[in-house]
Order: sequence, then C-alpha cells, then structure tokens
Amino acid sequence: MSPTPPPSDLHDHLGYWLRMVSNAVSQDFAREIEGQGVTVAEWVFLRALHDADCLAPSLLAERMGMTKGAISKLADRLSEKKLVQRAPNPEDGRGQMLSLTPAGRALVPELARIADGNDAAFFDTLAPAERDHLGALLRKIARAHELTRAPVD
Amino acid sequence: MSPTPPPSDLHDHLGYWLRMVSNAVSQDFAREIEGQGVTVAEWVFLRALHDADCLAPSLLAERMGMTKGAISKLADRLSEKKLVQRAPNPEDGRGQMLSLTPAGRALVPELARIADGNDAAFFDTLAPAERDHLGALLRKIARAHELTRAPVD
DNA sequence: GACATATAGTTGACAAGGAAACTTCCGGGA
DNA sequence: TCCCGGAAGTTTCCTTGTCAACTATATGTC
Repeated sequence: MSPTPPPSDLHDHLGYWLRMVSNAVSQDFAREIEGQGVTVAEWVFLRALHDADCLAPSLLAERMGMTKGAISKLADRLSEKKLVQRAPNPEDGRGQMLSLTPAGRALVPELARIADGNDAAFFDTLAPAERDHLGALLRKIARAHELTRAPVD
Repeated sequence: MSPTPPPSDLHDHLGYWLRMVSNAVSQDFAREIEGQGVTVAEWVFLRALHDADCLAPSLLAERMGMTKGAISKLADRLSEKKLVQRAPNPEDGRGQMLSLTPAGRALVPELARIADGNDAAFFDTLAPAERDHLGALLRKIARAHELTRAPVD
C-alpha cells in the first residue's frame, strides 16, 4: 500500500467537465454578441427587462445573482449605450425604474436569435433525446440546490 | 400571425442551465478552498504542477486556457505564498521551470479531497447511472468541440 | 413629531483576467 | 559574424466584478 494515495485527477470531477463546456459555450456566445456591442451580462440584463417592462435595480440584482454595485454600473453602461433608461420611482423616493429604450427593445430579438444559434450550434453534436436528457439532468440539479439566479459570467 | 415573435427565453437554452449549475459548483468550491487560502485558478495551477513535477509557464498557460500574463501573475501570487518556486531553465535563457515547494506539494492532496467532497455533495442528488450519463454527455460535447483547456473561472 | 433603524442606489478601493507593448534571448540566414 | 524574425515572460492599461462605506429616503416606535 502506498503511504499517500495520489490526489484525485481534475478530470475525475463532473464539475470539471461542466466548467469546461460551460465556459466554451459562454465564450463562444460572448464573441458572437460582441459584434452587437454587448456583453453577456448586458444581454441577461436586457432580456430580463424585456419581459418585465420596468424593473427596480435591486430586483435585477437578485435575479441576476449580482451585487447592487455591479447592477448600478451595468445600468450606467447600458444607459450610456442608449439601450436602457432610468426613471425615478414615483412611489419611493429612493428607488428607480429601469426600462428598455426603443433601441434596447429592438436589440433583444436580435440577440435572442444569436443565442438560439449559438446554443443550437454547440449542442447539435448531441441527438435530440440526449439534449433533452442533458437539460433534464441539469434542471434536476438546479432544483435540488434551489438555484434560481440567472448565471452571468 | 404575430408581427414580431417574442424573443426566445433564457431558460430555453441548454447553455443557460449549464452556466447556472457550473457557476454554482465553482462558487461552492471556491468558498470551500478559500479556507486554505487558495483560489480555483490557483488550485488548477497547483494540480497541474503536481503531475508535471516541473513545467514552463507557457505550457501551463496553454493547459489552463489562460494568457501568459495571467500565468505570470498567478505564479507571482503562489510564489508569494511559498507554494511554488521559479527556477531558470538551464537550456534556455528565456524560459523558466515552475515547481511545487514542499508546502505546495503537501497542500495538493488536501485540496483534492475538498474537490472530491464538493463534487460528491453537488451531484449526489443524481443516481450513479445519471452521473455517468451526465459525464458522458459533457465529454462528448467537449470532444466534438475539441476542448482541451482546463477551465478556470 | 422625532429618532432609530432599515433599505435603495452610488461610489471608491481592490482583485483578477485579457490585450498588447516591451525586454530578453534563441536560432537561422547572408 | 552580424542581423533579424520569433518565442518566453513581464508589465501596463483596461474591463468588470466584489465589498464596504456612504447618501438619501422610508418606516416603525415612543
């Protein structure tokens, strides 16, 4: 028997493969939407706003799993790009309401198509049943660990 | 027919679930090894060095999927922590040879055990067959896209 | 009504990685 | 031998996130 067994290999962990594939997907996607002048975090931000019509930064922070500070700066950038606008919350002097500008609203479907294409391209090496299975497994894990935040990075 | 179909939902993408689960695993792991004074990138660095005995920074950059600059700074930090040492490469005046210090070598099995525990804890909600299947699917995707770099972030 | 406490958002300091310029060294031609 | 192109590392600047301190507003308690 060896005095100290060799440490487990990186490749033995599911987390390793998960990170590898996940990073590749995200990096591919980031590169594609870079052409639209937008980052992945900005895409998630815009997409959330598209559904909500108008959202408080604190809620967005909660949903995106980022700090208030990060959201504040993200909003600055998107506002600079004329994709998002801030308005005071009439019911609470501290709060504000974020919403998409027309340009921002117009951009979302464009980005969504890119996201669709990226996802399809990346997972087309799997058969449809395998894709379904992969999705089911991931959702099962997410549910078990009560993951709810939209992942950003 | 609607004039503009609604943009696809984030949740429709496999990449979304992949990122969500992957980020959760990594963040959990990062929090656990923080107690050992080490980051995830540093763990990957140390683990690679453990197998290689001595490695050039450029090779490490290749394997970790990071830039030379990042590796240079990572080596600085680990050297500061007395876990890694630099030596000049006798055969090439430009190169150097990175290796683990005794402290670094002693730390790797400790970190490996934490990694094992983290992985087990995270995926124990899946049945063994499901875990195998998940791993197989991820490796299939990695192979199809020729992913070889150890993911870091 | 006044004050203590909590909450919304902003800001500044810091961390860590990428891109590119830079330094040093190698090795191949003329 | 003397260049000159390329490779190895380092350094600088930029980006983008966290954390914690700060400002302003709201709310509950006496």
